[in-house]
Amino acid sequence: MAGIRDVARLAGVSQATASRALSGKGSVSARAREAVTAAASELGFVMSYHASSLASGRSHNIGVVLPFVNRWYFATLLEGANSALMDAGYDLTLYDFQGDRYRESVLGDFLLRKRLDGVLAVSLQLNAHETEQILAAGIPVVGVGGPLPGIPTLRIDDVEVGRRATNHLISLGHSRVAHLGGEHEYGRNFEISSGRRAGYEDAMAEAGLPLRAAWSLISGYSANEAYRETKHLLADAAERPTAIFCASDEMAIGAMLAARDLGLRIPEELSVIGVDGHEMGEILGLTTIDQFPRNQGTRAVERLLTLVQGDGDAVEPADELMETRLVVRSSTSAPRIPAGQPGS
Amino acid sequence: MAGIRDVARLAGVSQATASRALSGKGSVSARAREAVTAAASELGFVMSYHASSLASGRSHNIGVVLPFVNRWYFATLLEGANSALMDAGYDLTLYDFQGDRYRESVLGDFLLRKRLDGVLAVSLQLNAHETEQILAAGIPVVGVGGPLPGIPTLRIDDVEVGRRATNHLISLGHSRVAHLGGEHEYGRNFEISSGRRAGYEDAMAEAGLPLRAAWSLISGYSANEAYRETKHLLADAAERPTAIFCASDEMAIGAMLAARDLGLRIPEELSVIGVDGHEMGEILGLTTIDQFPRNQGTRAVERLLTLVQGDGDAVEPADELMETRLVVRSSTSAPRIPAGQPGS
DNA sequence: CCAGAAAATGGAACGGCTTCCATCCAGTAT
DNA sequence: ATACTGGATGGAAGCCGTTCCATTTTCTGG
Repeated sequence: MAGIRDVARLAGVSQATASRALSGKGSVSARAREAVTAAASELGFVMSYHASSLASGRSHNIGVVLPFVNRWYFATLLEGANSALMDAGYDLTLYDFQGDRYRESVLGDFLLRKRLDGVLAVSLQLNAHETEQILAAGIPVVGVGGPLPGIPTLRIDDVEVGRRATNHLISLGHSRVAHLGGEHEYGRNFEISSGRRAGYEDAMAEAGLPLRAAWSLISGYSANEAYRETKHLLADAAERPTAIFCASDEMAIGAMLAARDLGLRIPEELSVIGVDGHEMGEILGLTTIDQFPRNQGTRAVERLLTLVQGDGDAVEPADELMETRLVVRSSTSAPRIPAGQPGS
Repeated sequence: MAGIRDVARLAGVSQATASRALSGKGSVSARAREAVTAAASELGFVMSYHASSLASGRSHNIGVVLPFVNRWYFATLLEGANSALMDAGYDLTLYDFQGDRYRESVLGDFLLRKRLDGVLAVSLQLNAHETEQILAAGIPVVGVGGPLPGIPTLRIDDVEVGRRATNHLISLGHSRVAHLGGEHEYGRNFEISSGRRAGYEDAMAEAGLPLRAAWSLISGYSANEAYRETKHLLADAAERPTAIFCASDEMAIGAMLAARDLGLRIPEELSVIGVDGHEMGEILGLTTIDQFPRNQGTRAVERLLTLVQGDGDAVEPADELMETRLVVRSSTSAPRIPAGQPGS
């Protein structure tokens, strides 16, 4: 296996010049550069990643930490991040907490091995100790979703999202509006779930509408869990809401299926709105607040890379608010409760 | 930042002994080991990943190559692989082709940087040149899905899967059975799609049933694409099949939604069966051939790690057939075509 | 044509750990 | 007690680029 030494020898230059020519840093004459390039390709030279990293301290490797690869939002954000990283020539090391199963080992061991140039932390909330630990490693970190104190973050205004979704329903004429929120475990998703819930409650209060405890549910973010909760919610016809705001599209999908299985027509008997912009929303006719997760992934990487490559004196705004968009489809409409059903 | 030198000095042993004590390789007395461990934790020593890799040639890092992170099957397989790798103390570097967008750069650049101990190639078909290239890098590779010549592979019997799914429908009394197959692009998924299609055709032929060109469709693996194809397929009532075998659960979901949107009841007017074991199948009542993708991921990692860690003389069987299971739910039943519809 | 600045280049010192090899020592068999 | 064996240990040579620094070459302007 040819090393840079061999390349230098064949090109008739020093190892130092060969290194400069190949990395593009430092000044090298055109003639030398060509000689080196030619020698390298002739020998089929591939630079040793480890040697290069050891010597330069840079690994061209970004860690992405997220709670689930298996949820659409995260997978899509990951895809965006992956794109941006590939384009920049970086590798992506994936750390999937799988709930909280690997939280400790990731935070405690993996992230500290000094093998990453930067970390993207998605929907992750750190306690003081963890924040300190990760910052002590001296690695640039960018967060997505939920403020991480001391760390630049990309997020959407979850309160506003909740308010907007709820207001959409209210403006259609609904007064019996339920909310199916995501569970907010300590250290994960907390701000997101509670923000959207707060938006819901705000909007209801502003419209002078009652908040019923029975209409305020919590479930996991998956369609299956939401399905179960929704079936429960809709079981009692007398207490049935006419609209439901779900904290994610996957939950909304579960809710729609539950409603259909109970024989309720959407949107006539139940309006459903979600959040995310799930690709299946299109064929389901799901009204949603799109948050463009793919775009969040690429944007987060952009910011992270400026930190990684930056001179350190680039003063970035600590927080960046990402765009969302209400996409109205056929899962929401004015309430049209069939005869025989109780009115509001 | 403390180095192993400092640890050794504090523990009163040589650097060599400290290294052995920390890595567990070579023989070290209990006393020395304890001294080193204590010194290490006192200094908050974290080993330099790059230095270690450079010296040992081992990176404790596995690359996972797949065509989409964003499809349920792949995300779930990835989750399984991630689990197994975390448990073994390995990092996971993700290479998402995103269709074919990054195929070349992954295969040409990223994989060759000698920074991986092994590669897991999922649903990937390599041409001779690519195979040669990747094997020349001297990295152990394990494939999942579709045979890769010269590379140990994990797969399911796709022909058998197609046959079993189709026979399930036939045994329920269907004779008008359509197949919605995945697109098989060169280099990706080829064997999978064509295997399942072959199984379908076999089963139909064995049962003496006609194969109509109009009932043999191709679509992308996503629900959205399948939705469109299925709507097309079902548009003409006279030519309508009574059952449809979809090459993936996501496609089956699209098909179910298309049928519902056309006012067709499932399973009365259309039976649907998929492949994968998608978690949403439960709430959709989707009959499927479960292939336990999470398990495939962990098993693939197991095999890969034995190759990576192995003495090289472990003769593994080149191919391993993974288990599948028919899960019957409510999306399939005997055909019960309502009055007014044309019979078979 | 020359001083001075900028560009190009080579030597060599790292970066931080692993591992080969030689040495030493305690335990065991004779 | 002696020879032998295998465990424990330290010295030092890598692993393979990057980059600092000093030196040489080339270019610019006066």
